[in-house]
Parts: sequence; structure tokens; C-alpha cells
Amino acid sequence: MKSEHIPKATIARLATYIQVLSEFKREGTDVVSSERLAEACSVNSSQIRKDLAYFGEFGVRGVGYYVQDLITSIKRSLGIDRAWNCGLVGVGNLGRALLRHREFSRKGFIIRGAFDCDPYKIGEIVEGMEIVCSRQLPAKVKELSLEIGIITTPPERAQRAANYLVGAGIKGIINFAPSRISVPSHILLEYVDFFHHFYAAAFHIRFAEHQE
Amino acid sequence: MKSEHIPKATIARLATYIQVLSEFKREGTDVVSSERLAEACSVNSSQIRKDLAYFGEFGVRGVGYYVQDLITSIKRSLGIDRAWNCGLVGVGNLGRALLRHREFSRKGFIIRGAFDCDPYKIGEIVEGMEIVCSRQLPAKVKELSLEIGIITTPPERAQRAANYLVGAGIKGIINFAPSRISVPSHILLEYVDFFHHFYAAAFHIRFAEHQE
DNA sequence: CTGTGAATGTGAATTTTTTAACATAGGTTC
DNA sequence: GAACCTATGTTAAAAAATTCACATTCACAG
Ligand SMILES: NC(=O)c1ccc[n+]([C@@H]2O[C@H](COP(=O)([O-])OP(=O)(O)OC[C@H]3O[C@@H](n4cnc5c(N)ncnc54)[C@H](O)[C@@H]3O)[C@@H](O)[C@H]2O)c1
Ligand SMILES: NC(=O)c1ccc[n+]([C@@H]2O[C@H](COP(=O)([O-])OP(=O)(O)OC[C@H]3O[C@@H](n4cnc5c(N)ncnc54)[C@H](O)[C@@H]3O)[C@@H](O)[C@H]2O)c1
Repeated sequence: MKSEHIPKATIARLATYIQVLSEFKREGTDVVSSERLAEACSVNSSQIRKDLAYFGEFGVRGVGYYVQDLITSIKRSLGIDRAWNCGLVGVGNLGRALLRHREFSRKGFIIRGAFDCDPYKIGEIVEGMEIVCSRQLPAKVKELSLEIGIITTPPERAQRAANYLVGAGIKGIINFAPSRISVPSHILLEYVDFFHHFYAAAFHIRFAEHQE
Repeated sequence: MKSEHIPKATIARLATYIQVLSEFKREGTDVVSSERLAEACSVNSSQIRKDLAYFGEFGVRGVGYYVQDLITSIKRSLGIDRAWNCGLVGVGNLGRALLRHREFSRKGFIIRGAFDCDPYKIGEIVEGMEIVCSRQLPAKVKELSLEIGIITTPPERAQRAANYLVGAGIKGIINFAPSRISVPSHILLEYVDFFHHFYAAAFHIRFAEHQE
């Protein structure tokens, strides 16, 4: 089928599919049907087939999907069949947790630069990486071919960090700080805010109680 | 209007509205129109009015919304006008970052218990909280009236952590580990996985390049 | 106290997303 | 190598979410 516009929800589900498929692979399962994958992901099976159809035909009729092949195909479809160089701005509690998180490089997002403006932090080594002054961002973005910027500064500093990154020629920004920022329209911008999961929890738990 | 089923996307947007409204409040803005709020949140203005209509009528026709009142109303609607006691299982890199994150208590999610199974960690004090052995979970859940469990263990331990939490009588679980888990249907379960934001970034950046 | 302007709340229209249904293709068996 | 079986890919239907459009309501001015 191959299509141009991909729903955001599809991308999120593809992430889940990769996760579950990897688990199947570890268990030694070679082939899986959309039905079985759907159950493990708690979605509808035609949802899975539809999601995959956006990118191509990856299954074998009458058989199902070869687990390893499907993982490879999804990764290629998403553009994570290669490494992405990332720069992290703001090495505080969260920034450190992310730097120490092995999953980033395992998934192909390599954090190659860590920046902070605090003179006490500059020069410190975290997880084998030297913390560099934010002023050097433009130079480093070029030197290290950074494409994605990760913002983990306090919220009131997020816009400034974004400005530096944009000025330095970054292509996309993932903002972990709880503040809206503005960037030119050609820059990809994603907000990470897990509090809405907590809000959803609070809402649904209270709603369930209210039902009794 | 007041309705029963609330879309997940609405909850996520309400979180954004609170964030932006708080900023307006800090700037000294008392009244805001759905149009202006919409612009700041990058959504359609009737989207905002629709989202709010699920819960009631909070505005004044011809005027707009009183910022402080609206914040209060949204918080009450979501059930975050009171404190929620949380327990965190797995005090590693991420667990520590969360324990040190002030925003949790500021938003009403109070982490009252921190659990780990590593004997070297048990007894350690993090952010004024003693790390307790996971075996004590059932006793502590009751003692501290914990309602929400936060899982930050390695993925292969998430199911076990969930089992402990469910057995102890928790009401909801937020799973930060990248693995699907199963819990009884009356337990609320939310997965936090910010990698899909990175996937979306990779996908869109590469797509944009491909367009040129 | 009435008229005016402005922005809400909502029903209707549109768009998007999800689910169902099934014809089709590929593997397997005899 | 034909017939059968199974699960895909796709088209059509249903459901859900978003946007439009405007009648309604409130504040305020004259
Ligand atoms: N800690 C968490 O678990 C957590 C969770 C979710 C979101 N967040 C958000 O992530 C952000 C960081 O949180 P944190 O707990 O790590 O805070 P933190 O105060 O520990 O770290 C912030 C870091 O940013 C640096 N910084 C400030 N301005 C900067 C600038 N202009 N350029 C470069 N560096 C700059 C500071 O020196 C500091 O090292 C906050 O916006 C927070 O709301 C944190
Ligand atoms: N570090 C990050 O930035 C980050 C980001 C996103 C998701 N995650 C996920 O969060 C989880 C934790 O990551 P981390 O980097 O903190 O790992 P970590 O290894 O530093 O911490 C895991 C902790 O869990 C404890 N633990 C293991 N089994 C347990 C059990 N049964 N009961 C209680 N405690 C137990 C361990 O002793 C350890 O302290 C992982 O699943 C990871 O994939 C981490």
C-alpha cells in the first residue's frame, strides 16, 4: 500500500511491536501471526496489518510474519536501521539517568555530546563522556554531526537551549522539560511528558471508585 | 455536557492546558480565551472547548476563562485536586531521578515508599527516603495507603514487581520498564515509553530529507 | 434597562482511525 | 501438480475524534 501520512498512534504502536517481537525472538519463536502479536500487544489484529501496510508487505500469506525479518522491516521503515547522533543539553538528575541508560545506544540513538552551563559541571566525566559548555554547541554539533537534540534543562531554560540547538543546525528536538517552546517549522519537535500517564491513572482510579 | 468515556488524547491535552495556564498565571494573565490558549498549545480552539465540555462548563460567554479557576476546575476534573500516595519499585538510575524530581509532589503524586531487592541498596537513604526491601511491599502498601505503583526495575523483573504490587492491593501501576505485563482487569495500567518520540523524530527527519 | 459585542458551549459536518469482512496468495499435503 | 488450508493485504463499514459554524449567554456601555 505505502502511504505518505502516518498517524502518530501508528508510530507508537510500531514501537510496541518491536518490543514484543524482540521478546518473541528471545524466546525462540521464528514465525508469528498478526493474531498472536495482536494479543501480546493488546490491540486488534487488523490494526497491526493496517499499520504495517503503510510501509509495505512484510508477511507471507497463510504463514504469518518471520519475527526477525519483521523487526528488520519495521526498523527500516521507521528509519532506525542506522545510528542517530544525539546531543543532550542539561546534565542534571534526568540528564544523567539518560546518559547512563544503555538502551539509547542499543536502539541506535547515540548520545555523543553532553552540554551544561554550570561551571561546576563542565569538565566532569559522566558515563565516559565529558560535559561540555553549552557555548560550544555550534562547534560540537558540526564536529560530531549531531542531528537530534535532547533538552533536559529546567523548563525556563528550555527555549534558550532550543535556540542554541536550532542555531547550531540540529534537525530535531526532544524536549523533556515541561514547557512549550517554539522552533522553526522545519525543525521536528517532540514533547516528552509522562505526567499525563499519572493524570490518567488518577482519573481512572477515582472514576472506578465513583462507580461502586 | 458531562460524559462518561474520555479519550486518552483529551487527558494528555488537559495536562498541556494546565502547563500553559500555569505559565499564563505566572505572567499575571487573569483571563484567557480558548483561541489564545489554543494557540499557545498548538491545537484547535474548539478542541479545547470540546475537551472541557466533557467535564462541565468552566467559562464565561463573551469573556473567556478565568485562568486560576480553570486550572482548579481541570485539576478537580482529573482527580488531582488531592494527593496520591505512590510507591516506587526499583531504585536504579531512573528510579533515583524520579525520587529526586520535585515535580511529583508539586503535582500531588507523593512518593512515600521506595523498594528494591538489592541488599546493597536496602537501607540507603535517597532524597530523605529509606530504601526498603521489596518483601515488605504488602505491609508498606497498607501502612502508607499506597495507591499507585511505579515500576522502574529492569524489564525482566517488571512482571514480578507488578505481581507484588497487585498482591499488596495497589490500585494502579505505571510501568517505565520496556516490557508488557499482565495484571487483573480492575488494576489500571499505564506504560511509559518515550522511545516512540525518538522513533517519530527519526522517521520524520528522514522523511523530510527524502522529500528534498 | 435595552442594545451591542464577544466568546462560550454544542449540534452537525468532516476527517481520521479503527474494526470487520473477505478475496487472494503462498505453502503444504497427498 | 492439483486441492486444500491458513493468514495476509485490502476494501468496505463502523466508530471515534476533530473541526466547523452558529445560536446562546453573559458583561458592559450608553
Ligand atoms: N528528574 C526527573 O525525573 C524528571 C522527570 C521528568 C521531567 N523532568 C524535567 O527535566 C528537566 C531536568 O530535570 P532535572 O531533575 O534533571 O533538573 P536538574 O536541575 O537536576 O538539572 C538541570 C540541569 O540543566 C542545566 N542547565 C540549566 N540551564 C541550562 C542551559 N541554558 N544550558 C545548558 N544546561 C543548562 C543545569 O546546570 C542542570 O545541570 C526539568 O525540566 C524537569 O522538569 C525531570
Ligand atoms: N535510565 C533511564 O534513563 C531509563 C529511561 C527509560 C526507561 N528506563 C527503564 O527503567 C528501568 C530501570 O532503568 P535503570 O536505568 O534505572 O536500571 P537500573 O539497573 O539502574 O535499576 C534497576 C533497579 O531495579 C532493582 N530491581 C531489580 N529487580 C527488582 C525487583 N524484583 N524488585 C525491586 N527492585 C528490583 C535493581 O536492584 C536496580 O536497583 C529499566 O527497565 C529501563 O529500561 C530507564
